[in-house]
Amino acid sequence: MEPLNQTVQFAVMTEIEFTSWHKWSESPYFDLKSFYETFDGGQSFAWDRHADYIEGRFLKSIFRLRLENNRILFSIPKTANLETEERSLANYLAIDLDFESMRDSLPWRSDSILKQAIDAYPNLRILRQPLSETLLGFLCSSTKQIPQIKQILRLSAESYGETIIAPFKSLPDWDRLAKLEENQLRNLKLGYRANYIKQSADFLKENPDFLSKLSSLPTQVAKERLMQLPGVGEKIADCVLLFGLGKMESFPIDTWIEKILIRFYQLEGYSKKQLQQFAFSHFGASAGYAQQFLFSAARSESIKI
DNA sequence: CCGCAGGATACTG
DNA sequence: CAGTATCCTGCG
Repeated sequence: MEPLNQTVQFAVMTEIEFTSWHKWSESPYFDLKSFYETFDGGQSFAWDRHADYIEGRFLKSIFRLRLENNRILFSIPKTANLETEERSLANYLAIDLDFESMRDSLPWRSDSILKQAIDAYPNLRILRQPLSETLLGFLCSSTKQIPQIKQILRLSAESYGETIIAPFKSLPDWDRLAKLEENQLRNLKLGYRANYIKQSADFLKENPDFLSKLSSLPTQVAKERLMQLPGVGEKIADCVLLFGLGKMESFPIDTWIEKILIRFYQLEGYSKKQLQQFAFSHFGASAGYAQQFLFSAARSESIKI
């Protein structure tokens, strides 16, 4: 027996063919740090880092991305449709939004903390991820660290996803999740979150248009609606609005951001509600973008809490 | 083995 | 309102 050989053979058998690297003329400009942080910095759980590229999937798409001369090159499975995938990448990256002007609209001229954060990740972007997957990801996220959330989602896809191209599987959609028993969900290491997923899946089944209707609503209304779902409080609602619907004014306050705001803006004693109010009045219409700068910078210790 | 982690909720004062 | 126990699991 030669286990090593078997392993190698298995790897070869299951490996699928990817295209060579495509230049992408619409690519936003990225420095390397901002590139990695955008895809694998906490707004998405869909991407894994490899030696010289990142690999990720959303809905039925699989992408490898890397940077060359500050622009994205992409590679997709050879069987995928190039034009379709390119459009879907453009939407995912929200290239219709002008992040440079949003960045310029932030109060960095008078806010040296924010300026430091922006300097650390100048080309950071907010992704516009599929709403259903964003909701699922953040419903899994409470008191979990990113690697654990990724593990839950990986297990969910392996167990109940649909094969995109073997061996790649999508995440299970909400219809599929609604068909699962709570103990099947618990096997995904969801713990008490299993109940949230189960009840949310049932709710979405009863209200099939719920998610698709959200995007046209005013942000505050959409937020209240999202918070009707079990397991969705303010923080998760704001994450879904920001990372799944491109609502840039949404300002998720987790324990990190709470610490950052209190520490750097001298807001001791402020409640979450008051912090939210501060964020809106200080950062303005793109407060969520400011949040991501501060979050990323603090996480990498570019600004020290 | 214990404490805790990028949270929500129900319940208490 | 503000504070707190509880919900699970895996990892350090």
